[in-house]
This record gives sequence, structure tokens and C-alpha cells, in this order.
Amino acid sequence: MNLKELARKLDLSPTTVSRALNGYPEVNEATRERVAAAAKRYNYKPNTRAIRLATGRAMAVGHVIPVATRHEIVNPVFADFIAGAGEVYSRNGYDMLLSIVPDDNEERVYRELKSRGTVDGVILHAPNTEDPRIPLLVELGIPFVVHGRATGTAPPYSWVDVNNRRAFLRATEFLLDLGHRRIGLLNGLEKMDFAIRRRTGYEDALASRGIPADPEIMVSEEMTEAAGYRATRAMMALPNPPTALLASSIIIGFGIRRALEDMGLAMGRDVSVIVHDDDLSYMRNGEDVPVFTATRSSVREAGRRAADMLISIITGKVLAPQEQLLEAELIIGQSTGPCKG
Amino acid sequence: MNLKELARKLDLSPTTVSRALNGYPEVNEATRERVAAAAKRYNYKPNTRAIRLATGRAMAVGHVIPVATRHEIVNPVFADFIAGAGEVYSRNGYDMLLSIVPDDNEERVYRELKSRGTVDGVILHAPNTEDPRIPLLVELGIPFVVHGRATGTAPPYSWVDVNNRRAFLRATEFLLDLGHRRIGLLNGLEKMDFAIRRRTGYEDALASRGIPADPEIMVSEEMTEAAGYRATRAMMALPNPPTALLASSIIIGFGIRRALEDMGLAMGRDVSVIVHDDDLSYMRNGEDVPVFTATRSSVREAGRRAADMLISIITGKVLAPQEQLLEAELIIGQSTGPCKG
DNA sequence: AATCGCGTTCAAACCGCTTTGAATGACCCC
DNA sequence: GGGGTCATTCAAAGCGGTTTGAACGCGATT
Repeated sequence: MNLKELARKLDLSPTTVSRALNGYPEVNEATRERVAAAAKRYNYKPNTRAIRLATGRAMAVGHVIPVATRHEIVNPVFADFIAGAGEVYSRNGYDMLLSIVPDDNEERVYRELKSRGTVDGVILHAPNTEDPRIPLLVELGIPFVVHGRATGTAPPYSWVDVNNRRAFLRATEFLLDLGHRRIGLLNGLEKMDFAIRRRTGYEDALASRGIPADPEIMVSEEMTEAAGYRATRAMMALPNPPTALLASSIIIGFGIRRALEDMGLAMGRDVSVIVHDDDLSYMRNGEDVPVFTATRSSVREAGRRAADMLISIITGKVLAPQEQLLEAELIIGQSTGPCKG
Repeated sequence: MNLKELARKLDLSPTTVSRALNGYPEVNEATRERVAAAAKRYNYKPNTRAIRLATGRAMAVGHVIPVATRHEIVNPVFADFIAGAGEVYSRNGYDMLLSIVPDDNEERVYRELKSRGTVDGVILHAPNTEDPRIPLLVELGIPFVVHGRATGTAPPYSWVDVNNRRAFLRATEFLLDLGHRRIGLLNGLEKMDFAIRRRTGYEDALASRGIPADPEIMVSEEMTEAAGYRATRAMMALPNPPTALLASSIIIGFGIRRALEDMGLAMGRDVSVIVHDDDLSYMRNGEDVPVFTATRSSVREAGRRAADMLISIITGKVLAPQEQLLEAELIIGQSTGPCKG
């Protein structure tokens, strides 16, 4: 059943039927009801492809997921982020398009999205410092929202981010307050912007207490269980090992825990651990009492916010670049305790 | 730059230009080259929306992700699956559409995908036994491939699945060979088809050695770290605790490890553990030596296979329903050892 | 010379909607 | 009664491609 057929059944022109269904004011209320009833009865759904061509809008949002050709890492927070974003899209009648792209090919993909008109806007994931994708998107004129920020990027742009610096500042201060002086940092790769912000927060907290940051107990690696294990073993083998560890993800935390266990050390008693917890739905930090003391910020919520923001940019509801900074909570779990050094 | 403009520049009709670019045989080779050169020079990309309307094909594949309204679980294997599928789609010029849908609404979404013509086919995720979605998709005439299978579903359908029964059969036999007689099962929710197949494999292995399955050491829960912890604590507190555990996911395995540690037990020495490992890119099972002994099968590869299969169904390359059963490897790690009971 | 076939190109219809601009008729006012 | 306003409806022209059916030029066939 298409519009023309429906119109014929109703003895109306396609014009009127279309307007009736789309809520235009110039149709008689009685007519509108008749049309609505018939549409329902014949289960009429307008063809998406035709709407898109006619309106020139794609009614779709793109998420370009760069897959590192070398690292082969699919970011684990990604699933939750799009779950949040997806909720918002479907509420607003938008489709969500995913492009899995080798990361050396991203520019071409954006250019094609633009010239083929497949999407109305995109979400930019995992920004690096001075990320070249941002000026590119600005140049192409594609509406976009960044999940995260990119230090050193000139043009203004819209973003949703966690206050990573403050989160790690507070976490570090909390450990300092517990008496820890040797605090190891297990960070993500520092080409990613958030990793740099987290390190800065950590360093600032140390500096404010006059403690020099020690590169020997600061690592920047992929955020995997295995990397957490390896880094922990290495740090704990130092002549002057840390008494506390601060990690950029709960997955690293699992690796830390395994390493400590293998060395016969108890987390929370012998070594304090704080992790960043993205509140992933399939990786909850314990049930009633959190396993890890953590800086927590729901990445799913970030997905919702970013999607909302993007839609209001696409629809022209807002014009200036939007910014939204989410604060992480510091939640106390079983993995921290006073320093007994 | 659109087709008409390009045609005008070339002093050709849109018809010929279109045919030249789409490889139709009736265009003069010299003309074709002239067209190709101009298309490249003016960076002409045909508008996706127009192609879709004209051809009646969506050139897109849908993935409907049911989000359990109660459990709030986004399946962690999902990110890797679509990473694999996405590779195949982009190679073939298809878009990947994601719908995040409350699971009480799935039927409506499929009907809309059909009547609005948004996609050419779908991948069905996380099938339950006698899953009603399968007959629905057959009825609607939407091409689809199931990731997994659904026992007790009447109509034939295409699927890609791991041989879950055999994987767990072999894992159980391996533990039995090590002398274990009390083997606990930490399974996923048994409304999901794969969970039932895994239990069957486990039970069959026990039965073949004349060991009765004991419901006290068999749980079926969400596959989270916390659930793994809880179940392990409960089982180990029994008067007759298991000496080995078999778990449906590596995430459960992390919970098992934490529980054992809390009880002062060493994994691999005091209690043997085998997990199923989906070979997630962000959750590798150790680096050189696997941490967990595991039944391993790459879910990313499954994504590739499913996408390939779906595309050949959509394009009519194959007509009969296709089936593909992947075998899991049994890889030996540090979490298993002889029973010392 | 008329006919045929072949290779190549084109005009126009079509896909299913939206949207512009015009038409219709009822009602009101002077 | 003529003109103006207003509410309502419609025909037709897009949107940017694909595809059908026809046309054209030219060498080969009869």
C-alpha cells in the first residue's frame, strides 16, 4: 500500500493525504481523521526511501568506528554508548548507521557520507589530540558531535565529555588522603585525548601535595586485562613499588587484581586500587557494594546526551556549538584502604 | 554534482552516463572511459537516496538489538560481532543499520522495517528456543540470518552458530579426564538457545561416565562478573563443593577468580576452571599463555560469516537456507589441573 | 536499393513521496 | 451583485537516480 493507492481509496489527492498524515494545518479535521483511520486500517507506512529522496534528509545518523588496523581493538565502551544513543534516535525517528572502517580510511568515508547523502550527521568517537577529523567535518559541513574532546583543535565544535581531569584529580587526592604517596597510573594510550586529561588530573593532585610524578610508575597502554596484569607485575617488582594504583578502566582493574593475587597481595588491604568505571551494563562494578573504588560515569548516558545534542543541531534547533561536561562520581568500594607503608 | 550535470558536461544523456558507470555492456568503451574520467574529476558520487528509490533496494542490512527492559543488558559479544559483519558490509557496499529496541517491541520494528523498506535483510541476534521472531521474519519475507539457532523452530532458516554442545562436551570430558567428578556449571540464562545446548553437552559428557548431573552445582544466570562471583561463593559453600567449574563466558570467569581468591583458593591448583571465550578483541584471554583454559570461537569471525551469508541470500546467489556450524577450539591455559580430591 | 542487424545513444517513464502554486467554493461585506 | 477572504483541495513539478522502448547511423546481406 502506497500513498497513491491510499489516496484513491479515500477519493482524495495524494497531496491531501500526505498533508493529513504529516499534520499540516490546512486539512479539514474531519478529513484528517478519515485519512488517519484508513492509514491504520490498510496499515500504510510511507516508504522511507521515497521520503528521503523527496525531503533531501537522510533521517539517519552515522557512527564511524575506526578499527585500528594494527591493534584490532573494538572499544568496549562503544556498545553501551550506542545503546544510549540508539534510544534517542528511535524516539526521534532517526536510523543509526554504523560504519566499521580501517582507521587509515576514515577521511574517505566521511567525504562519501557527505557526497552520497547517506546521513544527516555523525558522532565522532575516540578523538585524539589535534584530531584531524574535526576540521575535516567542519569543512565538509556535516553536523557532528564529538564523544570526548580534542585538545588543540582550533575550530569550535560540539561535544559531550566526562570531566576526566577532575575525576582523576579527585581519585588521586582520595588516595593521598589515605596516606598513599606512591601511586601508580595505568592509563590508556595517550594519543587519546581523555588519557592525557586523566594523567593531568593525576599529576596536578600529586603536584599540589608536592609529590613529583614518577614515570616509572606511569604507563600508557591498551586498556586490556592482560596489559593491566603486565603493568602491575612490572610496577610491583620495582625496588620502591606503589602502594596504590589508579587505572583508566575496570578491565585493567581485573588485570591488576589477578596480578596482585598471583603475588599473594590483597587488593584494598595491601594495595589500594581505583579504576574508572564506565558503568557498562554487562560489566557492573559489583552488585550491592562496589568491588572497585571508582570514578564512575555512565557512558550510556553520554550516548543519550550526544544523540540528543546532534539531533538538535541537525534540526536547526540550536546554532552555536554545544558543550556538555559530565562529572564522574567517586564511589567507594572494597579496593581502597589506608596506606600501611 | 549530480548525474544530470555530469551528463551535460559530457554532452551525453543521463542514461548513457548511468550505464557507463554501472558497467552495462552497451556503452562504447571510449565513452565509458571518458565518463569515468569525468566522474573522477568532478568527484561525482551518485546520491544514495535516489539509487535506493529507483532500484527499490535499500542496500542496507539491519541489526535489531533487543534491550531487555528489565535486565538492561547489552550483550558484550555484540560489539565484536558487528565489527566482523561490518567489514563484510562495507566491502559489498551495504550500510549497517542498528535498531536498539525494547524487547517487547521487536515485532513492530520488524514489520516497519519491511513495510517502510529500510533494509534488505536482517541479522537476528540472541535467539531463544522456539523464537517467535523466526516464523515472523519468514512470514514477512525478509531475508535473514540467525546468529545462533532456535531449537524447536519449525520453518527452515539460515544460521551461523558455534557447536556449543560439542564445545561443552569436550570441555567437560577434559575435566573428567583430569579426575574431576564434581563439576559446577555456570551457564547463561537458559531461555537463550545456546545456553541449553551447552548444558546438554555438559550433561551428556557426565552421563557417558555415569555421573548424574547435580542441579545444586548448575546455575543459569546473567553472564556478569558479579553473577559468577555469587554463584561460585554459593557452590563452594556447599557441603560437597565442586572441584572444577565450567562457565559460559570469560566475564563469568573473572567473577569466579575473584570468589576463589576471596576464599583463599588458587585457580588451576585448588579449583579448575574452563570458560567459553568469544575471543573478544578487548578481552583477550591472556597474552602468550592463556589465563583460562577455554573453548574458544571468534565471534567476530561469526559476524563475518553471517554477513556473507546474508548478502548472498539478498542478492539471490543462493536460494535454499544456509547453515554454518563453527567448531570451538579447546585451548589449554593456566586455570586447569588434576583433581586432588 | 531495400532490408537487416548491430552497436550505441537517447527521450521519457518511473520509483513514492513532498511541496509549490493554482483552483474551488463557501461565506461575508459593502 | 461584485469583490475579497478564507478554508480546503488538487494538479503538477520536483527529488536524482534507473530502466524501458525507441531511434539513429552504418556496414553487411540479399
